[in-house]
Amino acid sequence: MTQANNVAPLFMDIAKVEHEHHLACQSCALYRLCLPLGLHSDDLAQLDTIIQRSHSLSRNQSLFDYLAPLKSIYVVRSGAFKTTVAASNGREQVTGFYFPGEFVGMDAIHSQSYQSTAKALETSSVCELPFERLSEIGAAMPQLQMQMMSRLSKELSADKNLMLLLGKKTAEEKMATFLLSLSRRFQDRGFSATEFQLSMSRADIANHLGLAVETVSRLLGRLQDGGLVHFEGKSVNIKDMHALQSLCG
Amino acid sequence: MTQANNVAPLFMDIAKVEHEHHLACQSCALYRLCLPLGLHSDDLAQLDTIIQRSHSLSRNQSLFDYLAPLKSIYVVRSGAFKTTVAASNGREQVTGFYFPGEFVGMDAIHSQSYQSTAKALETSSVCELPFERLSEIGAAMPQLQMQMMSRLSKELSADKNLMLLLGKKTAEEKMATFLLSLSRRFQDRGFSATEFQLSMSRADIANHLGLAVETVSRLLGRLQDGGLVHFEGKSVNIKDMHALQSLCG
DNA sequence: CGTTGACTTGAGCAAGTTCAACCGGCGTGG
DNA sequence: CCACGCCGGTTGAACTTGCTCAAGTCAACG
Repeated sequence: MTQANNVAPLFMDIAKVEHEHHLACQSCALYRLCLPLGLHSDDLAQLDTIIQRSHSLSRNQSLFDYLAPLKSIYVVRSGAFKTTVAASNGREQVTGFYFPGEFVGMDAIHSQSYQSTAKALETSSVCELPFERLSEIGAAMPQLQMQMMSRLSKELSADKNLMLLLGKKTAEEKMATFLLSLSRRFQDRGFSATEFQLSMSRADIANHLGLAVETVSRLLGRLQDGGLVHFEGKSVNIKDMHALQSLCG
Repeated sequence: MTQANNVAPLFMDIAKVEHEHHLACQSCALYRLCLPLGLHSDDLAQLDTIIQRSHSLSRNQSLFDYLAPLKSIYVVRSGAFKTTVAASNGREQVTGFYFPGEFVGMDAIHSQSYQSTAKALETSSVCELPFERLSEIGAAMPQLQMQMMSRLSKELSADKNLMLLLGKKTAEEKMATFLLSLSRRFQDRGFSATEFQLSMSRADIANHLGLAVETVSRLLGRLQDGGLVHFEGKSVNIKDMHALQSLCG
């Protein structure tokens, strides 16, 4: 919690510089993936005025907590997040992982309070979109509203597929599907589709896929023995993408 | 498929009458639950002009199919629907059930094609909102856009809870949670929270909850033996709501 | 009255969990 | 500097939940 201080300053400075120099969405590396896509430059300028870029978090710090009143929608800027929902008895489900350019907190719009908890998996930063102000300027920017809806819709589709995974797939199919999903998302972000880091713990993966940690461990071992992938701690190297696809069920 | 004809005419007539008489959203029994809530009367009038109310389906008829291009968003008017997503090997997951006043097809917005298949569980009708026109008039109606987002957000939250159910709950907890979820939704619609019909088959319930049909059957039997609920074919009577809640996990 | 489809019931089985031990890296404090 | 405890991960063996398969009931229907 309080150890955030040893990493925060660096990020704070970057954010500050960007803000002072009006380094805005247009100059952001994530521009093509992000919200402003398709906006006219004057609309974009207006959007820029309400975006707060100063928000940085350290590992395990929460971006928002379950039932906290909706303040902002967030876009991951760097790092990674997980969201969880908890059952009354304390068990909890990791409902999603979020990478740069992805939106977090959209499930709060309806009830005006976050319906999940979001935690940083590593040192991470976000762009903060104050919802109140977003609504205000959105009223005059149908493309912006449409972008938001499109994002919501995209997450909805992803969730349906996750339901398919959780309800109908075997442990091995789950694991293969998960790895490929990560691969695709990294590729979309301009990174390698075959080599990347698993920023989340085995426990988080297991929880997310509805498995036990031990099962994940064994499965990863088995995939590695089969020569499909190579693991080295948190880094993954996919050796046989095609074989992996055929395991997805 | 073709047997739709023996029930369709009745509904067609009703729809026609309503359209001719300009019986619009305001006079709809679902008004308080539905999209137009919070719109000004002139906006509502405009919305009314694009809504098509003539769409009626018989049992098992599909409202839209996986990967069909997005044409419209639908609001259930009467009856009930299920949506499914299929894995490449043919297995499929029932991702949701939809009752009057609920939206179907919103997962198509992002990709502009439906990402699931929607089928009527019984003779049903929908209000059809042509998406193109909805976008057009929505551009000038921020409240309408916000309503849509709110709906998307609500479904998102529901899906996260379903992920919790699928990933972390025992068979009994799943069943109890499911029954209570139905109960609440019927109550919201002004029906009894304790007595209602299960419009879906045991197979659909089982699939939706990630269980085998047999397990559902046993579970329902067990709940009935315990005096928590009473079943008579498709109708349910919840005897001990509180006990059921305590089983939800 | 035989057929069909939806549901129930019983018995054995398997996938994945649980429990327990173990390993290695890392930060802390003696 | 090393011992210690802790955390994340891996491995092995026993166990349990819910599945599979098979048979049987029941109601609707031609």
